[in-house]
Amino acid sequence: MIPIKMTIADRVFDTLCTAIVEGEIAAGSKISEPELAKRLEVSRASLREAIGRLEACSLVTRKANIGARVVSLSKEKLLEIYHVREALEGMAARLAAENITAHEIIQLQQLLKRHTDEVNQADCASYFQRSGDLDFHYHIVQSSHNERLISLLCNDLYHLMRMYRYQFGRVSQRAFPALDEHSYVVSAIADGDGEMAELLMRNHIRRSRRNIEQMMAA
Amino acid sequence: MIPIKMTIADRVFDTLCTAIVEGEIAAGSKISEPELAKRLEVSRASLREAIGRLEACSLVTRKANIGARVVSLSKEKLLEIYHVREALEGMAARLAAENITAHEIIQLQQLLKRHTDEVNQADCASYFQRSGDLDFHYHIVQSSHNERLISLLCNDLYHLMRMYRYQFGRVSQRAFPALDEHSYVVSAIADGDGEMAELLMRNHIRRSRRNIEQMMAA
DNA sequence: TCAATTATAATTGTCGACAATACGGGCTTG
DNA sequence: CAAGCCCGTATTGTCGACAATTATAATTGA
Repeated sequence: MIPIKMTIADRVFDTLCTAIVEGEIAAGSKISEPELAKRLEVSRASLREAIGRLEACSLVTRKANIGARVVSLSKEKLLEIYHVREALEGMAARLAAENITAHEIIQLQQLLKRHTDEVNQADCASYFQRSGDLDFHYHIVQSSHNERLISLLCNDLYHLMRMYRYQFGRVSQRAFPALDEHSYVVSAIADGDGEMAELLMRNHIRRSRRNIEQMMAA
Repeated sequence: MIPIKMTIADRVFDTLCTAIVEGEIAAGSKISEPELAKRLEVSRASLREAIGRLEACSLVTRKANIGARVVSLSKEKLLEIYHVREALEGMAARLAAENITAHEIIQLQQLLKRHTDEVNQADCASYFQRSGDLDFHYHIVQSSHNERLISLLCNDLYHLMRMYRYQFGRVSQRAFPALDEHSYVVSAIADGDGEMAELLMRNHIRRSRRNIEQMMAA
């Protein structure tokens, strides 16, 4: 693999993306272009380019002549995302069942096994913390072979989901049942049963959402 | 309503957006920044800002150090979009059934009646041509009251769908059945039956997709 | 003649400066 | 004292120019 040529704006985007996801730049805080440009030692043009892309993946919001703010997190917005995920990833599972390649099935099963081992020997909590869960969903979405679906979930929503997971830092008690649900989805996909795969994936995500609703009701 | 303050980049975006949607700037063609900037009489900075937003709604694709191209249309990509729409608008219909307001129901029913009248007295073809169909879907999505869903469908995918409808210019023979399907969806939403609303909306969109698959198989 | 290479031209990425707009404090006025 | 206006300051939007990269044309050598 040839080292890809990266532009300055690319690097700035990556830097700010992780900084925002990990909360180093606080959610809801205003972004000062002059200050950030000075701190990162880049021109405002490059910084603005990067901010534009952050806006595209919903990590910041901009208003004309006012500026950019890091997106603020809320229970309501998180639940909205879960509704969207239920719809999109359900469809992704259906399409994956129809279009997945033999090689991808093997990779998916290996990923599932690796996750199972991790959860069994380590404590369950660290699984979700280290976004092993996202890896699984990511892989299925890729296997749908629907470029637009992949773009929506893996480019637009991916960072935002990571941000919630990172900052809300829930230690889900659902590690074991979630893994079971994962394995059912994989089975349906391996069987080429799109209808069933979609149903199982939607149920899985809906349970996650309900779990969050409960935990945040407190 | 107060006249909104628009920035130059906003106007350029609107101009280019309609130009691309309507094919005035050919699909697949390269965008020359110096030339366009001169023709629109704006600086390259404003133009690049606009191009960035065009990229965000998938009307152009950019590669580093190479430039931006207007997205190229294809049957495959269109079908991909229909899969995404089936998932997202299905969920939108479900949520609309749960969250729609009484006023929105009335508006929706009036819209449906207006469309029915148009189709009955004018010839059917013009209905879809003038994107009355998109209006209907747009309204339902709004009634879901899920901001992210609304953003995805009405900001990100909306222009692209208009572009396909405009440039592929199919004269659908499905005006009458489509209107029936619309009315069923409205009924389910008015009844507050989310499960049924989603099912009907998904079937509606799936039939549209299959119709396209047939017509483009030629 | 064709392939490879170099040189030239054009395009994109980046920068610093200027113009337009929004923010904050003090003042005026009721 | 509160509300509204005015003005200085800071921030964002816009511009033209330069640097880095890519595309194109010319040249050379086999």
